[in-house]
Amino acid sequence: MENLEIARVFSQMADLLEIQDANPFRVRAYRNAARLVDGHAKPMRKLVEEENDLTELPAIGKEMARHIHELVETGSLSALDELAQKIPRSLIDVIELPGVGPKKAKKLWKELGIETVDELEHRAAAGEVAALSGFGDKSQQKILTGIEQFRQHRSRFKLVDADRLVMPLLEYLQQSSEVERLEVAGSYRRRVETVGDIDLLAIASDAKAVMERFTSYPQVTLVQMAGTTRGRVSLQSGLEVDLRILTGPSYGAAMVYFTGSKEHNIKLRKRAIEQGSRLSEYGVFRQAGDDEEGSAERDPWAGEMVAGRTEKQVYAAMELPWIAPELREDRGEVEAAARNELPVLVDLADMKGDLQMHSTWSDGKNSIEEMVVACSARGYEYMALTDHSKALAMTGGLDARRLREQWKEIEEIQERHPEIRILRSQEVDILADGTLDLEDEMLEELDLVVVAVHSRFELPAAEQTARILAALQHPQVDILAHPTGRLINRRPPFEFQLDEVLHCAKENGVVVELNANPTRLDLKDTHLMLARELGLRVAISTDAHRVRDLDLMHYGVEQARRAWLAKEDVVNALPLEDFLKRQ
DNA sequence: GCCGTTTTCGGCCCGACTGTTTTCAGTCG
Repeated sequence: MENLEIARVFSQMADLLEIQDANPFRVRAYRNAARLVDGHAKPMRKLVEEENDLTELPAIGKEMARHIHELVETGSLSALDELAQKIPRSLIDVIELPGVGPKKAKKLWKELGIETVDELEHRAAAGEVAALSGFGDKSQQKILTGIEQFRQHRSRFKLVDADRLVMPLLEYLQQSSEVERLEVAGSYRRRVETVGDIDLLAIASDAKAVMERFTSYPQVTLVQMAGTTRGRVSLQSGLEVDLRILTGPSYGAAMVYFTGSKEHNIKLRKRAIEQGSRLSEYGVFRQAGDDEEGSAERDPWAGEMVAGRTEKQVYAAMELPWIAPELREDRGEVEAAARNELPVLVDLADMKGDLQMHSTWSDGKNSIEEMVVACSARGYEYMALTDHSKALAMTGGLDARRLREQWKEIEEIQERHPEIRILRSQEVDILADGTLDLEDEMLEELDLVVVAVHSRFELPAAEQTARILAALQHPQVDILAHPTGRLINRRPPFEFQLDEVLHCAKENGVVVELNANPTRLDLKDTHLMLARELGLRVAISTDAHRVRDLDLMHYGVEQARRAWLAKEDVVNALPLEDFLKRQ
C-alpha cells in the first residue's frame, strides 16, 4: 500500500470520526497523520520493511504507527472497518458538499436515512430536506447547487490555469477607483502546484462598493456569501474566489493569515501564545494582563496591538525574520526562521540556462535559430537542444544520422550567436530494458545527455525501477528528465521506487530534473526536498516545445523554492564556465 | 490521538458569515 492510499485511509478515519462527533483533536490527529504520510517522499512500506521507528515522525504516535503497520501488512485497517459498520462511508462525499459538514450530514442520515450524494439529491429535490429542523429552503437550494458543482468540477486547478482565470479578475477589480490595494494570497501565493480556490485581499475606500463590484463580475455564477468584509463567489470555470476587504493597520496580518498554509498559521499562533500574545488576521496583540480565565468576551481587538500593517512586522513581533510564502507549509520553516537558518531561495534571476527544449527537428514548433534567439533574449549563457531520440517516432525523433546533420546546423548557428553557448544534447529514451536509444559513440559526442521514460508506463514497480537504475548507471548520462512521468490532474506517476532512483542518481553523479512545465512539475516539491537532503543537484528545465514555453521557467523556480532549494542546488544557475566544469 | 525548556496530563488557533435561530450552532477558511 502506497503513501497516498494510507493518507486516504487516515482522512476517511477523520471524516467518519467527525460525523461520529468524536474528540475534535483526535480527528485532527488523523488529518495531521494523513498529511505527513502523503507528503513523505519515502514509502511507509519501506520504512516498515527496514524496521524504522515510525513514532520518530512528527504527527505519528503509537496508534498511528500501529495503523501504518497494519495497512502495509494487510492492506486494510480494522479500525476503519469497524467505524464503517456504524457510519456509512459514503457520507464522506456528503460532507464535502458546501454548507454540509459533519453535524448536518449526521442529521440527514439519522433523520432521513440519507447515505449518499445521489439520495441527498433526490430528497432535496423532493423538498424533504427543507422540512428538517436546522435546514430551510436556502440550505436545500445550496445543497442542490453544490451537488451540481461537485459533479462538474472534482479536481483542483493547475496553477497555470488559476493564473489565467485570476489575471482578468484582478484587472476588473482594479478598474474600480475604490480599490486601493489588491493582492492574491492563499495557496496561489504559496505557488502550490494546484489550487482549490483563490483568496483575494483588498484595501478599499468603500468596502460595500467593492464587494458589489466583486459579486457582479460577469463570470460569477453563484454568490455564496457577501458580507461587509468578506465575500465568496463561484465562477463559470468552477473556480471559487474569496474576497476579504480590510484596513491598512491589519493588512500584513491578513496577508499572513490568508496566505496560510493553515498549518503554518497554527504554528505561528502557538508561538504567539507562548510569547504571551495572540495572532489573528487583525494583528498581533499583547494579551492584556492575564485578566482571569473568564475573558470569554470574543473581542478580536482585545489587548494592545503590537503589529499588523506589514507581514515583516508581524513576523518580527514574533521574533522571526520574514518567511517566503513558498516555505509556509509547516515543514520546519518556523523553527528554521527562529534559528535564523532560512535558506536563501533560488530566484528566477539566478537562472543562467535552460537544459531541455525541442525544435522543429523533432516535435518542437520553432526552428533551432528561433529558440537560440529567444534564449539569448532571456539573458541565458547557455541552452541545451534536446530533441527526441528515434524510439519516439511520433515526434520525429532523431537517429544517429539525423543527429549528425543537426550538429552541422547547430555549428552554423553557434557562429552567428557567440553570446550564448548551444549545447549539443538529446532527450534520449530509456528503452524498456533500461538501455538507451542512442549508440554509445554518439552519446560520447554529446555535450549533455538527458534521459527519460516515455513508454511502458505500466511496468510493474520492480521492473520500472530496475529499468531506470540501469539507465542511470550508464556513464554518459547527465540528467534524468521528468523522473515520475506524472501529468497533473491527468496521469498519475508510474509506479517505481523513487528513493532508490534518487540514491542511484547520487552515486552516479546524475542530476535530476525539475520539469518546469506547469502540467508536469516533475519532480514535485516533497521529492525535491528529499533530493536536496541527499545532496543531489537539480536542473530546472522548461521542456519548451515553442518559444513562448521558455517563459514557463518561473513555475519551475517557484516549485524549487517550495522545496527550499538555493541557487547552489540548481545546476543551471551555475555560470557557463562552472557548468561545463561540473562533470 | 499527539506531544513535552513548566507537562506523561491536559492542553490542542481564531474569527466571519449564514440560516434559522428567539440567542446561536454549524460551517468554512
